[in-house]
Amino acid sequence: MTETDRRIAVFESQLKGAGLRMTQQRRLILRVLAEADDHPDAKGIFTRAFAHDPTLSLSTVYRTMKVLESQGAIERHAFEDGISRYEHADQEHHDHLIDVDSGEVIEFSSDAIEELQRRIAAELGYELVRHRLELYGRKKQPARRGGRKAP
Amino acid sequence: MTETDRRIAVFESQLKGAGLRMTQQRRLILRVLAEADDHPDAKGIFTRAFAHDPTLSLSTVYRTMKVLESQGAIERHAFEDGISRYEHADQEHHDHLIDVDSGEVIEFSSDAIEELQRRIAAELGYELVRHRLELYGRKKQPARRGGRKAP
DNA sequence: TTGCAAATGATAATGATTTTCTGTTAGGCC
DNA sequence: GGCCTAACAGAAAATCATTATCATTTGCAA
Repeated sequence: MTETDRRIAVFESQLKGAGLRMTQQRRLILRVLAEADDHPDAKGIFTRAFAHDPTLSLSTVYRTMKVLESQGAIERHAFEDGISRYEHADQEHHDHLIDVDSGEVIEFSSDAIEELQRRIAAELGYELVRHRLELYGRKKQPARRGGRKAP
Repeated sequence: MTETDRRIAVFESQLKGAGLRMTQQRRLILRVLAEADDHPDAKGIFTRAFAHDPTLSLSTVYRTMKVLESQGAIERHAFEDGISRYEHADQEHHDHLIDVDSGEVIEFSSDAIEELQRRIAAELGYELVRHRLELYGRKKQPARRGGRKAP
């Protein structure tokens, strides 16, 4: 049984427990997500899934994303363009660095920053519930002799 | 001359420098923003400004926000609901803590966290261009005898 | 297998934001 | 002071992601 199959099985029992059903569409979308190593948006997920089942509709993708999110199976992020992007959730917490030139999303995590955030919230009299941290950066050229970009 | 007037004057000369004009509407919107101590969205700004000039239209607010932003006079933020909120920009950089219960937005800044972010980006081979940090928290009760909320 | 709640697909609706269209105005120039 | 015209303004239509509606289909438990 592949990792993807295991995830789908786990989710199916989660659904059952919530009185919801496992359908072909949900299975397919879940598979697409489990196999994605990026952060696709609804349309991206739809496109990939549609290739396997041309009867699928975009509404179903949106609806399914909501179910998946409410079950904690996926995480939703909205970076600067405001569009929701998704990734499966059974992984360690992490934040994102977005390459401002290419749009590439890099995951990272830092205990130090987590701790610091908690402390800052505490100083303000708050208990940290969650946070959103996005770094926007530009790839550094490895240091070379002289100035920028040799032809 | 009030602080608000000073801000408006500064902005007027900025506009001039960019070949743009100072209009009644821009003056009004700028005044509303300068006097706001919260983070209103376009509709909120429109509502407040409309009270002073019922001929103002929402499109003008949106257009003006874009001009103001391009001139660096305001900053735009989009918290979890995805709606753009604005605040005037002539202040120190800061991040936001959002009270998950009340929606209240608290500003804070931390050199430590700025530095840490820069270092994390650097470790990933990136130069930090900007970042977005939002903490979502719940107000801590001052410690009392016993458990939560006494009736 | 049958019944029915839940889910789906197609499509319309929503809501924030942007663009288009067309008429108005500021402000330098004569 | 009056003209000219690019920049403006307001109204309304267009966009775009997302959500709601509704008639039809489908899991799935009895």
